[in-house]
Amino acid sequence: MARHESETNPDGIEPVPASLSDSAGFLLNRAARIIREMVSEALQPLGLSPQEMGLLKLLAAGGPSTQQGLCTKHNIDRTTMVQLVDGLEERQLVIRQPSSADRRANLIFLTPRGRKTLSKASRLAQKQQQRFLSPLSEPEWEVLRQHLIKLLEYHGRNEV
Amino acid sequence: MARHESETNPDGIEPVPASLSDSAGFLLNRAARIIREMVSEALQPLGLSPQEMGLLKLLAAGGPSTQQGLCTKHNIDRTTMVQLVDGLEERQLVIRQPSSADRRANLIFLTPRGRKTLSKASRLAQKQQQRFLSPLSEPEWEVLRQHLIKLLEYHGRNEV
DNA sequence: TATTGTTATACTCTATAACTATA
DNA sequence: TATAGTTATAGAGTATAACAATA
Repeated sequence: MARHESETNPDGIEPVPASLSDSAGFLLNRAARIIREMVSEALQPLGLSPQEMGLLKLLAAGGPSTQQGLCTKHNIDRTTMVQLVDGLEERQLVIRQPSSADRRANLIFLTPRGRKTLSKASRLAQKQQQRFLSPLSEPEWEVLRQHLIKLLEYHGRNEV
Repeated sequence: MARHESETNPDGIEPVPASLSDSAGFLLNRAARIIREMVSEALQPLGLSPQEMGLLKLLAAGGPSTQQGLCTKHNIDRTTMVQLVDGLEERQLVIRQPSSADRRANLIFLTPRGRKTLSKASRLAQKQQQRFLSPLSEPEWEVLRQHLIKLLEYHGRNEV
């Protein structure tokens, strides 16, 4: 398989250039971009971004949380969280409520509308994920999933 | 393992929230971001971005190519390619040369300096990739790699 | 008419620095 | 002094629209 990569590629299609097929960065970034765009497009009718859906999911599963708490789970910066929550609150999918325990902090609650939007979004995203994963068998996806989780857990616990 | 996700997580660490651990988008985007940032940081002394390194690799492996040809391989837009090549040409890592066969097109050549920079960059990136992949065994990475390639080939060939 | 490259512009996702109000 | 949230600003990576030169 040492075929030389040439700009005169007969079929003109070269989804994975051999010179980059060993690069974890290339493969992961390209795959991430494809699924992100597929989900993003499917969510457009709801006016929801993939990140926003993720945040709603965290709230639905974990219950109300401070912005800082959501930052830790979602692994994004405080300032990014402000913008995410701003957008969701404008559309009344979540509400901010000052915490009585710590008056610096906002507790973020999912609204009924947020819950309904999330359930629609989840179905749409699920469908896209199935399409994205369609070249893999069920066990293959499970292996991929476990390997990704292993990577994230390792790099989440250490500033390696 | 149906432990409820709570904002009062005892250890305070939650690299992969259960509510998102089934999401291909979440897992891939997070993993992609980690490796991208690791490589990006390692390449900083060379003043090279991961994308730029990728482009140099394509040129080193495939020989001179038009900008349009590089777009196809790298899977990015024409206008993005202009900016990428602009940056690399400024630092004399590549040169543009009008194609004699098609005078609309530029052939992009890797310069000797580009080749030298690429070889330094490759070593640095390789080291980071090893750190990134360290929680996986060699065969595990190979499986991950093959699954990612399968996904990219499928979605590269079809506008699914 | 279609394609290659270019420019101007803008969008998404994300962060840094400096601020306010609590703790 | 440290932390939660906020604001203004900026950066990386990428794209769309309109255009010139050439095919």
